[in-house]
Amino acid sequence: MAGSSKHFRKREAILTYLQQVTNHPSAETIYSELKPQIPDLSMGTVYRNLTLFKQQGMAVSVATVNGVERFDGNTVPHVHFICSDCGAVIDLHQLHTPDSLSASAAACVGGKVDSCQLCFTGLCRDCCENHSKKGESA
Amino acid sequence: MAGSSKHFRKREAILTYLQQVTNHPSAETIYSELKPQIPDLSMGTVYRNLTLFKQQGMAVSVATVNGVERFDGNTVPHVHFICSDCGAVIDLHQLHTPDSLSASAAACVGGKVDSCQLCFTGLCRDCCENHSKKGESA
DNA sequence: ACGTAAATAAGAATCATTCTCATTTAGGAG
DNA sequence: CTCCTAAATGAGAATGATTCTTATTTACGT
Repeated sequence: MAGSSKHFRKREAILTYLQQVTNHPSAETIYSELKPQIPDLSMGTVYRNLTLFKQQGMAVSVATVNGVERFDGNTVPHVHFICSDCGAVIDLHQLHTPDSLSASAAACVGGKVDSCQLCFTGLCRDCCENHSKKGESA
Repeated sequence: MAGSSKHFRKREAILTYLQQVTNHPSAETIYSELKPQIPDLSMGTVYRNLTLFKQQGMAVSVATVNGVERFDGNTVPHVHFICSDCGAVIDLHQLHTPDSLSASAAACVGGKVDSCQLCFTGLCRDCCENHSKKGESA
């Protein structure tokens, strides 16, 4: 009656974790965070299930930051911001890509548009402040 | 007066190539295409110079497709389309990300916005037609 | 209890990218 | 012209993220 069996349903744990956090973790981060609770978790399982989630549309690949793929369990379309300094990936739920653009894109390509990713790059608030301090003290 | 010396200026050749093509090549593709003309070109030189171009703002990394980074020598902001089937990266010069979005993004993040990438994903015209044919004949 | 198929662990394999180091080149000084 | 120095490069080793392989474990129906 404990709900989950002793050894299984790692898939569920990975998906649940991905849906609860908002920091767009890498496979490595997911592994590190879940490992304490699930000692016999392996990287293979994390990667295998992430690939599965992408195929099934339950998660998306947001971007590749410094050579590492970052995932999002929130499949509602929204805009992202990537800090080029610390690598943080931040949600901008308030912003939306205009539907007119998607329609135009499909028309231009002459094919079929499935999804879109709008990503801003720059310095997040923290890194922006740190840079200012350095500049002042120098 | 021949302009380029016998052994040198591979950097120029790489940049020129990148600026002349519109298919957003990978490092590997650039290497393969230039190798016949420059027999003693090495992958290290391609990667080294691509990194340099990015730092200097003479080229940008457009996306990572199937684990491979794709580059663009056209630094005028524009929208891209990625075919999830054949991996083609296509320019959509006609489309633009509204300036209002960039401003909003900066406001939301509270930091500094340097650039943005708007990328549609789907099937390009060719792959779309091929899929239709398969569907019909099946 | 047995058989089967899905899920997994562990580690090997792959592959894109970066790094190291010796060599080559350009260009200036003597 | 020769020497010197710094930038650019080639070759291949090293790194690191991701995928693959194989044997094992688990769930579940019979």
